[in-house]
Amino acid sequence: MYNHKKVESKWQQKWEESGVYKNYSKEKKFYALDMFPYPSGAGLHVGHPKGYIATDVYSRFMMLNGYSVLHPIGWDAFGLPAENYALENKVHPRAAVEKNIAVFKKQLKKFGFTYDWDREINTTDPEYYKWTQWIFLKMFERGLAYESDKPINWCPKCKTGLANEDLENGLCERCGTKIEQKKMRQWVLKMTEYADRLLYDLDKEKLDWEDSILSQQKNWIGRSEGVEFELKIKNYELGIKVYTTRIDTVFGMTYAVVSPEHKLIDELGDKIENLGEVKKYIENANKKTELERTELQKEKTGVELKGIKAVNPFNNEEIPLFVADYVLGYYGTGAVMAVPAHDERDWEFAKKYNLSIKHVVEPDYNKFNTKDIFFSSAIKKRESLNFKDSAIETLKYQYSIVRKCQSTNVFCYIGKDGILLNSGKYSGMTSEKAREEMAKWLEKKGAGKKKVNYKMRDWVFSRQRYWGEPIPIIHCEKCAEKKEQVLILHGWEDNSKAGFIPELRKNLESKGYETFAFDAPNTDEPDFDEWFSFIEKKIKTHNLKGFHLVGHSMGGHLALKLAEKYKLESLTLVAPVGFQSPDEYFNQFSGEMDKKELSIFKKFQDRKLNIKKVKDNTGKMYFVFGKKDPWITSEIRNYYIDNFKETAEIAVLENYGHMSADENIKKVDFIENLFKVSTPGVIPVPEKDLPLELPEVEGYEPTGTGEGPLAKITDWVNIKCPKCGGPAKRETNTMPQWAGSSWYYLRYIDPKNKKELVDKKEEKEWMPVDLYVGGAEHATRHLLYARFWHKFLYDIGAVSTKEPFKRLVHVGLINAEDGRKMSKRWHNVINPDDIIEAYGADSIRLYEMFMGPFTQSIAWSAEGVKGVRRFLDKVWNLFESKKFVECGGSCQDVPKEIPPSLHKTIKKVTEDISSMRFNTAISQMMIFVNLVSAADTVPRAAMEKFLIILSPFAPHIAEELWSKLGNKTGILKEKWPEYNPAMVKDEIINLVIQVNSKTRDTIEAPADINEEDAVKFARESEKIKKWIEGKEVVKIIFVKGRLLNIVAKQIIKTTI
RNA sequence: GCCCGGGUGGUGGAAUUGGUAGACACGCGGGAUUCAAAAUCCCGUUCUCGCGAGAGAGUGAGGGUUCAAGUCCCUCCCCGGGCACCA
Repeated sequence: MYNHKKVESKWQQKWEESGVYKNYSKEKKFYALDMFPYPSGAGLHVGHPKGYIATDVYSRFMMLNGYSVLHPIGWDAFGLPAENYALENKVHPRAAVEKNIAVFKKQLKKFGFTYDWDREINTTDPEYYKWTQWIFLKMFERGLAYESDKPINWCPKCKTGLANEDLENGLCERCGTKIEQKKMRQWVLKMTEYADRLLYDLDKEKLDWEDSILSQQKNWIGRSEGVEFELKIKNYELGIKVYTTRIDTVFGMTYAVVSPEHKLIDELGDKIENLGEVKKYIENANKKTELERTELQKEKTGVELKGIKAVNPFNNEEIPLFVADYVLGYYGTGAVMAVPAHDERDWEFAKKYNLSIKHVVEPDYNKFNTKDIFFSSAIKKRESLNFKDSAIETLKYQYSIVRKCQSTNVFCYIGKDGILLNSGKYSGMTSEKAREEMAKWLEKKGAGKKKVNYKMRDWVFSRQRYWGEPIPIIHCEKCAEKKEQVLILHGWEDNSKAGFIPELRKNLESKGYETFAFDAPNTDEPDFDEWFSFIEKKIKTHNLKGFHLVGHSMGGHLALKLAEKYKLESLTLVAPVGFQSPDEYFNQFSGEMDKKELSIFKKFQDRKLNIKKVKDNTGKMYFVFGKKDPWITSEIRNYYIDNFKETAEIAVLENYGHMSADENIKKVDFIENLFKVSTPGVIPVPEKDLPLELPEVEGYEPTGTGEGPLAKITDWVNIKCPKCGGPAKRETNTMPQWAGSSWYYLRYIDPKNKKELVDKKEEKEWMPVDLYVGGAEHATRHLLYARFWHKFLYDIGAVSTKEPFKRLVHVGLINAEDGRKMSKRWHNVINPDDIIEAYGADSIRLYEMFMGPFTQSIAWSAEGVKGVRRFLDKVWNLFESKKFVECGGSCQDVPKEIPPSLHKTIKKVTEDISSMRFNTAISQMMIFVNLVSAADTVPRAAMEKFLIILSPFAPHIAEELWSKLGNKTGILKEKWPEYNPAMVKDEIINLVIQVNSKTRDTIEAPADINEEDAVKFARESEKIKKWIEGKEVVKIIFVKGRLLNIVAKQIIKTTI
């Protein structure tokens, strides 16, 4: 009898002692990753480990195939669930988390997984979240983390703001409470800046992800291509921008709508005749929760702005303007053109308020094979719109449906492609063409342009809760009041009034900056030392301290040298010249410069730069280059990119040159943009002070005030400003649960590194993750967030790949036997501990892989577990009872079917593990074992190979039998067996004989039988004779190695 | 409404490029073993008709392409998941 308890604990102990999994010295690598668990209070149920089993099978498979396998595990333990659990059970979240982790760990260890526990990580460990905070600071530096006070989703029960990704049908994903829109200060990550790249890299060519998850993410990002254009307001110098994807229907616009949040209402003020009514409507709309706005979507409401008309730029028609809450403030421009004939929502609204409907696109009938196909769907659509004013039954028979309905103004054709009518010069064009042409026309006129929009919004990143990473930010009032100083340095033969400098100063001063720009001496023959001491004097006389520095060209060089000496708030370099560039670099300008000029140019740059000092002294860094710059060639550019890519934001602009006086002043935009991100008074915690530890606190109940519970700890909150030394306050919001999990896979690679988030060399060695397994519920949250962070880390040079997860497979759920979800509430939870106790870890491993296709949700079956245990017993008994023989080429006593079956099994198991079809791999092993069980004598070598391919699924029993065979080294040290292709092919096959495509007989035949012989055999068969007798054979189809199909027809006897 | 999956015995599910539908397992029926039960082993198990050989039907429904369709095409129904007033 197989004693699983004894065998499993014995080997688990031995494996752990020998560290057999931690073999990282092989040439090829494989990184297998599980979505790390959230250690909840309930412990594991049998559904949780399914994915872990799969990665473990895969990891062992890869180890046996000679790979170094990284297979780590850790804990994702910050966030609301742990905190809510702690609140309910009146314990500290840390204590709860620690206790839960201990339980989870004990449970997981019983499975015999190949985890390297030395790499265990925990997101709540300060040594870990130090780097979560570090990433946040880097984002803040680059303007990707910003404060906003726009309305956000607020959960009144959890008392915290939430990201869009945290909602389910307008309810809080955690507690099911209705979400409110609340205006409050919050931290937001600019995820939309990455929308394009997040979408573009979601490509089957680049990522081996399942279609369902790819499409879910694509939908979430929600890219749409359209046109943004302006509708002028009649009699006023005002306009509203609208966004549409259907500009081809613009001649059908009969009114326009702005959202309740739209600024136009305030701009027009009492020019709106019914302002009171309008304001009342807006007030009511704002009171609605997100849910109410969706629940009430059937009834559209709105109010006309009386006395106000908008003008359609295409035909100068004047149209009424409405405010209505079916238009969303946060998408597009917050205003739309309404075309009731071709948009269902506008159609509903127009019907209700009796607005005119103008039909401008009809279907392209040539595209439909039959009119019936088109009209059946058209009629369906009409039915769904409660179309009652005409008899559908009669319409079904009338192909003149379109014209008829046109005259009654009710037909809607909603298709994206059609032919335009009633559209001026665009009439007769296809929709597609018209969209192109109309966009061109608008662009030419300067009234609009093509625009891409995304549904995805920026990530609301702050939580007004306790149990999360503190956001490492300090608010300083004194710094907020202080004027920021900006010093701008010009270049060779330039001055402070030329180029982009005056425009930049104007822009910055209007934003409250104090700017300085001076004319350097001898700009014809600049001498570095002269310029340097000149500027130092100016810094002293104007008392510049902690200022921003901008330098262009040679001024950029100067700026860098100043940065070695002075503490800078920020450093912006526009096309800076280089440092000690090689002679070849200067020689290439000998055509443009004479000897004297060349020597001035060279001498100015003839010094070294202390890069470390610059980095230490400088806050944010922005480098801007033009790709068409004749002076700053790619070699100079690369010098800066190589040395500063981790600390500086570097932009290389396609169509720009040296960006000096001769270039368009507009180019100042990009420099000015760089200053937008610095909000005065918002001070990052200095990197050296990380981790900013979460302080202990008496009560961590949420306050509901918009401040986190941390606000109550005054001696933590009140702090000296690291910038000015004055009194300042810490940020009291914490990060959301999804922060720590957005980069954890990197930390496993180098979990104890104190200097870096991950060692560069190690990162390059292990990334990307080769196989990532986890639940599909993370498709639009964790996986999106992690990809976003990863791309950011790529941009700052912290990681070497653009995408983190090469192959992603989602694990199907395990439901309870009653078909419901496993839940405490239903009392149907199955604890893996009990299954392991009764049947062993190998049984649960094998069962969960055998129960069905891996990605599919399937109900648990107690009987099923018994079944696979029966299989394991059979394997065990095989090794107890059979006679094992050594045989080289052939053995007489061994049934001849065994070797081919073994090779088929090796082939199938190899292929099926690779494609994650574990269920069929196991069934093939069962077939093999059934065959072997029937024999008395078995070849030892075959059984050894079988144990190796069984071992990824059932490692304990395989290892035990392996050692019982007398092997001294562990089974994981073995090589995965290869199959012999010749053995896999059957020599004798059952050739199927069909008559008129119905199988009537099968004959045993050599696999390579040709058509002629097959027909001969077939004709000899009594069964076949019976079916073709008296018939004429009209055709013979022969599929080699498979079947023969005789097509025979009844002979029709004709009598004359 | 839109976007992804999926629909095969009593159950979980197999089925290469279209080529014997139901592998493997569970359950069930029968038998062996046992004082008996559990466990184990053997046989059977898509449905209908038939003692049987065998015949017919059959992969959600209907239609089509083909010598041949679970597989490809069209229309529709149902189930699961995601999104949802995104202009």
